[in-house]
Amino acid sequence: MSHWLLKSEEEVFAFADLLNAPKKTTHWDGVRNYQARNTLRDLMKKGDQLFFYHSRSEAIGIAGICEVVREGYPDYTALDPAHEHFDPKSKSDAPTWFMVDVKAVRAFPRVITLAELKGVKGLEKMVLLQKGSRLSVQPVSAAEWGIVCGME
DNA sequence: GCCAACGTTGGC
DNA sequence: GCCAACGTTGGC
Repeated sequence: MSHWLLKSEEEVFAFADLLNAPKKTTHWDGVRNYQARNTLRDLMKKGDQLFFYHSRSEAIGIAGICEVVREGYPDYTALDPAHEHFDPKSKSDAPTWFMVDVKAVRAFPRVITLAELKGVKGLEKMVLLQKGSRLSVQPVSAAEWGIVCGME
């Protein structure tokens, strides 16, 4: 099983919104970055677990854990001209953008903040903590996963 | 194919 | 709200 981290602006879609969604599940649509796309399309497998990270929020950090319940399939919001995430270069017979479905597993009792994560031994190479890292869908190693879960 | 200009991300 | 870092676009 692989581990990942998803970023979401808390004001746009928070972990609480996922917990409140039907079946605690949502389509992870709107990713428009090729590296992140490749992860969604090719690498994420059913049952993989993900950290849910709040960016641009009052409490920046990891709010909870979710899991992949449906593997990569075309992001229909890119194919819909009426949708704000519409992308004319994506075609239904050759989609550019992909998404997965994720389901909330549990919230951490408190957000594990970015500030706390910085400087923790063993997390030096975590993609999230690299300078200038903006990837919204990124890998987390098994060791990093264990360390972060141990911080709750 | 280069690279300047532009739009976006995200911590502060 | 600011702005540095990044990815993408498009003229040449």
